[in-house]
Amino acid sequence: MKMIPDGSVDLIFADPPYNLQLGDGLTRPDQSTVDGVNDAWDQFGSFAAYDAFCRAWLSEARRLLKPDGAIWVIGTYHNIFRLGSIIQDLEYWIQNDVVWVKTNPMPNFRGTRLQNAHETLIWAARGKESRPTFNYHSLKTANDDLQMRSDWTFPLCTGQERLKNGGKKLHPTQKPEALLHRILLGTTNPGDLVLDPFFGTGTTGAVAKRLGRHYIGIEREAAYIDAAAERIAAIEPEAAEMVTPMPSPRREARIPFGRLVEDGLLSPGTVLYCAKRRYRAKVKADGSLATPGATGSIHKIGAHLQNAPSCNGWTFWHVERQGRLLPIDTLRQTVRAQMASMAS
Amino acid sequence: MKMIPDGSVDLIFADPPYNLQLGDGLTRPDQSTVDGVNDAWDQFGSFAAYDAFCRAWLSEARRLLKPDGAIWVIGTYHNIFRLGSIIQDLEYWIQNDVVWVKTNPMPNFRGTRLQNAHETLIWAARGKESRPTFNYHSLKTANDDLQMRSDWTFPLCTGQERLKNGGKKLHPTQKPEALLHRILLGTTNPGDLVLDPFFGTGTTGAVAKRLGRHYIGIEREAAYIDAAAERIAAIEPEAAEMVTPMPSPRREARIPFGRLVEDGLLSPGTVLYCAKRRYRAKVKADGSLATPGATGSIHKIGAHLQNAPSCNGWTFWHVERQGRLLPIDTLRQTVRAQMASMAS
DNA sequence: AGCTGTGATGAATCAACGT
DNA sequence: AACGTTGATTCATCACAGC
Repeated sequence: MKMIPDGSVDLIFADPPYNLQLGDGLTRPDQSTVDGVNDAWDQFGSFAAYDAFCRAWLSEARRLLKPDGAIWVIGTYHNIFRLGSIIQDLEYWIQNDVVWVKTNPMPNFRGTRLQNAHETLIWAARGKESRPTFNYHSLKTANDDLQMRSDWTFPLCTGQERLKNGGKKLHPTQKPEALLHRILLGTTNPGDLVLDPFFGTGTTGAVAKRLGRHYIGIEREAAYIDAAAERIAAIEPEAAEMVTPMPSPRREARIPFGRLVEDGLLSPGTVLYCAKRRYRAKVKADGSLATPGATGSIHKIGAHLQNAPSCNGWTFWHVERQGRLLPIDTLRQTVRAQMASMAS
Repeated sequence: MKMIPDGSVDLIFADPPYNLQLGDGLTRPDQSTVDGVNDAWDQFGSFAAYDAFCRAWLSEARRLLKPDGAIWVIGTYHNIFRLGSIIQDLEYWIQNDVVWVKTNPMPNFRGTRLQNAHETLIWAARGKESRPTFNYHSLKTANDDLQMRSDWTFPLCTGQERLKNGGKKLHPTQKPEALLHRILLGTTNPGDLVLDPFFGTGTTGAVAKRLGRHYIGIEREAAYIDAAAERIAAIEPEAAEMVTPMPSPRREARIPFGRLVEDGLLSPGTVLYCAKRRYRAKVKADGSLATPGATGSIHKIGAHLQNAPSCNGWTFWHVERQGRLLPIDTLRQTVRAQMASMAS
């Protein structure tokens, strides 16, 4: 980075080491081993060491940004708070934080925490007075004419897109091109210069080339450099107007049963009945159903009472309203309708 | 907070202010006055003052948590990075960060940035060795039997739930009860003590009372205190049996395998099989399993035969009953049921 | 060609208890 | 405090084999 002159870069995308500090030997319920990130480049002795490292590269990054330049960084709770604080301390000016909601995250295999289903990005201008590029209408058009939100839904980088070496992943943390696509489309113009100081397998370069942006990549590992060069060489630049639109980030809202209780549509203690009132169960505050001898989800309890292998609790269970039985699926549709009307 | 004794609180929920107005007599919790800031140092001064304020209350919060206590904080990109860094510096141990995805966020009217459509929560234990309450099965059941993720979708607090004063909203950032409902259901037990040091209009207290949790609220503004008191007084607590978490298999009474032999549910010499009948072993009178070349516990022999580091023998091994394979875990449940009926 | 079942895998701070 | 034993625990997606 020291070779790059002051004020010469339009945008920086940085995916720095996350400082994960993992234990070893995590196994799945089927006894297979989880291939965690234990590379040497992710080892830092302390928060102080990690902070010093990040302050150094973030400070240098700011030097070489143009006055209206901006930076994106990505991380998880292990490091994103360090990054965000340092960015603020260095007098960058945060525009937004963005959450990448993963459609297919790895589960928490031990049932000890919530499933870690998102990563966080920070978009910051070089300073408070900067006017960074923001293609508001491009993003709005890509989002079915709705203003682009700060939560972005994408799958992990898997399948053909994931670079492999002898059948195994080449890089532990390759980012999806769709993520970079939205970032570069939204916050750079064609011909801009994009810098990625943690280039890895070159996702930033690949997307920049395809979208007609110039790029500089910095990487330490020779194996990654070679793979990135080969990957980018195969990219055919596209005319900006030919770029395929991104899939809509909106998905059909999945409403779990517990949500009806959280929203107050069903209060704890309410009795649910099957259509013929042959079976009954009580709603608990955590969204489980209780019958004498068993407690569980609407599906589990429905199956249990009928002695069936499975059951769709949404259609099986009913709530009494004005003397008549109403399927709880109707309440779910109420929630969906509320969400839709509020969003519009 | 200084009046609350050490190690007396199970959970803290904190929604701290971030739009601190400096220079109008702001004092730190230790009563020292925050220095006025001049223009040149304004930005740095703001962050430094905010950091000092948060370090003070987060430090005090940690003092009064029980050893296995935990804290939730909520914020936006203006303050969440400061909060997260301080939480890590104070040697809390982050469990997850959670994003509250808003179904109906306020638009960005000027079109200069992305729509701010989420807020961030941090869930942290008092320390690395803490074992905070986590009702994994309650959350999983409420989520239609899928592990609860770190992205939570809720609407803003609006409509009847939003406290008003002469038609205008009483508090600028009243949180939805549904959010607190999920937090308290997932990370406290009935009877726990919950502290909210920025009580506002008392959402934490209202949900805590409804769910059978005790609470302490701290608030400076008299108008909020009055509104919160009135609000909470109108709350009717749910029945006790409706607010208990799903039973956890980890808390069930431990039944040693030998107990099945002692109780005559398995006689010595019985052959056990894995689900696919690929492995087999014989039950010995002392409750060990014997295979050619090895003898040991159901877990040890299961791991040994599969060449795995470990194995849950209760689910791995099956006994033949009427030509079909029955998991020995079923026999353990029989013993547990007998114990429960004798105890009652 | 199309369907079905099996196996692999992804930025993960991933256990509790008795001796 | 350290160590060994018991035993609880996974979702979405893709590749590939088999039919």
